[in-house]
Amino acid sequence: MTLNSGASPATVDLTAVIVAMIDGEPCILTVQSGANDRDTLPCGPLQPDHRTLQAGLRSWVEYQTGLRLGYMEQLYTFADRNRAGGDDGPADQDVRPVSVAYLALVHDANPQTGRATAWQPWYDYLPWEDWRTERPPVVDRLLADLGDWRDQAPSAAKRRRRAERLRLTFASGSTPWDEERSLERYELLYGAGQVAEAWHDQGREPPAGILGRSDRSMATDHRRILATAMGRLRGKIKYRPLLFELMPPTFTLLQLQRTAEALSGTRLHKQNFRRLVERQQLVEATGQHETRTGGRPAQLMRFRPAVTLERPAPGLGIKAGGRSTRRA
Amino acid sequence: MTLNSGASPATVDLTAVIVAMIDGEPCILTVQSGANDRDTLPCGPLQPDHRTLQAGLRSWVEYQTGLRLGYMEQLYTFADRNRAGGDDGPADQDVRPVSVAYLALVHDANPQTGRATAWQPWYDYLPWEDWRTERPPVVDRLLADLGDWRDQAPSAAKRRRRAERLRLTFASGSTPWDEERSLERYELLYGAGQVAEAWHDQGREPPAGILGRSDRSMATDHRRILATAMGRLRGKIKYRPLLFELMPPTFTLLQLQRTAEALSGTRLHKQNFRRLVERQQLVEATGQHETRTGGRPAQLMRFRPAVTLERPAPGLGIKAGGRSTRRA
DNA sequence: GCCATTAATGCTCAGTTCGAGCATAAGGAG
DNA sequence: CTCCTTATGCTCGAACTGAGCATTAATGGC
Repeated sequence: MTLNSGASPATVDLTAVIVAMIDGEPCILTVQSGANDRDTLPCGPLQPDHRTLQAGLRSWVEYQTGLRLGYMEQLYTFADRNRAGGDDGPADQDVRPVSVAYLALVHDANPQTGRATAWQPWYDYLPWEDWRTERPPVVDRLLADLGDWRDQAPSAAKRRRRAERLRLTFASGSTPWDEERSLERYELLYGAGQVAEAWHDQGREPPAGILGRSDRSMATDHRRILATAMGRLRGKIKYRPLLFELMPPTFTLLQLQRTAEALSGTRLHKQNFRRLVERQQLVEATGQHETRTGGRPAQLMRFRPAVTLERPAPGLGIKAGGRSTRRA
Repeated sequence: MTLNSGASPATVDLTAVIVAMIDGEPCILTVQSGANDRDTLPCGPLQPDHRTLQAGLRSWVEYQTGLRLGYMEQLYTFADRNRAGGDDGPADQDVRPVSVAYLALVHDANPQTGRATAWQPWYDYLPWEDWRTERPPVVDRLLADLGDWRDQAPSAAKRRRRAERLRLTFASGSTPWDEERSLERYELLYGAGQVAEAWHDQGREPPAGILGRSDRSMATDHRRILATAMGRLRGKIKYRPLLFELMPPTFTLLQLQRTAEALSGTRLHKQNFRRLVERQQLVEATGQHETRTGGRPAQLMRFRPAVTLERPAPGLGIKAGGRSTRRA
């Protein structure tokens, strides 16, 4: 049983979801694609001179956008055959597109980028994910359409299954909103034909009112990759000090909280957030104060890098959402 | 900026870490490789007729071992160029080996498998990971050698960094053992030349006493993949009901606990474990009893599949290890 | 049948964490 | 000076955790 025998050729694309905070909003770096008006994530093929996947991605991003990436982690590898379908032209049947997606975080947030790149708020692409101020209006419309989709299930069993998935991902009934399930939500929407990509992938034109038809859409499966990144990041800030990869060198605790909220798409209790951060000793005071807070000046804090090495799992054990999940 | 332009060809290997409990031990399915005596994980190239990566892996495993896989999740994608190096013969410089690793769990645990496959206890490959009964003896030897490695660092800064990594991964000093860091431990050992693969990858013969030299070793980077799988599984059973993918249809709470312990490589408090499982309502009594317990008969339980759909994040919130992690 | 052994199962208790909110401090705008 | 805004300190009850004691119900010897 040898390895690599009879393998079909494949090309490996590296794709990056690069996140930065700009004016308090989580933004991703996008590249305007030429053909249609849909944005793409920075990406490029793995090349022979790339020592590792990470190195390859770094060099592509630096080449395409001039950006030096900081924190980086692998997200997922996609290789579904239908990826290449859709209206981007006929796919090469012999070469399967394999794409390895990475999540990267940068502090810089220099809004003006070179070439055809731009920072876009990530909620432009996944508007149902932002619950910071209110239940997003689009959710109401979606829930109505998804209700129809559920009722049109071909069998009673499937109807039940759809109902469960709906309840779990979209917080209907007493189930609380779980901000980490962004990928599940996207995939449910895809399966229900509620995002434009679901139609494009079948070579059809999405009907009016479908998400990403007229408003922000993305090429191929890039919005799915974004949803993956969002879920991963939302989960990971709870147990690793990733937030600080997005913060400037010094910041106030409220800025830190706003960043956590912006990423999670939820609201947090201010005093408890401070308690958490302080207990974990993730930050230390610089001695300076920020006076332009609109109220009492706030201490400027800095990340205490030692924690990375000190404790097993540093991070703010945020428990966003999660009303009563107890037994009846 | 087009995708897939100028890509170098790559072959995509699918590799599976297939875990089953056999006689209370976590075992992985291995394939005896022909050339040298090192075991490999079941794997095979992605082929054009595979619709998805998962489907491809399923079909490879079924073909190689006759096993139908149940639960499955993607682990990581490896593509380091040095992968193909070592004493397996010269690597094809033009084709980069990309391997997508999956974790799969099976209930069956039918010890006799077909062909050249065998179930091997996973601690045979990573013996320093089993802390169920005691601090594994091999850890003492490793700590000594790793101490030398630390002291031989080329600079003071690197020495400090090595010391921190050591403390964090190998629980020296007051830092508690963190069973989830299996991959970090493997990589530290690799970097310190304490596993045979580190030497093989440079085309050198490992000196005596190196882990995996005479005892269990694995082909190419399969042991690294195993370490990845172990860490993932150890982490995930804490918040997802994965344990049940490894259990028979009915089981006692102690059996469930032993499985959790076997995977984590740690011990758990019995009464608290029961409390946890019951509070989460993960299982329900079948009404039957297991009498061959050696003591008072135990209720036979079954998994309550409804939970998968009921709550956001079911799973036993196990807190293994973790003595005092508090502030000084 | 009696006893030691082994597990299963029930229960307690103190320390910690969590969610929520009250109260006070310290700036700026008018 | 007063109001508004944010920072920061503190409290309280509910829930959760870690650790251990106590009781129950089998088994194997005798």
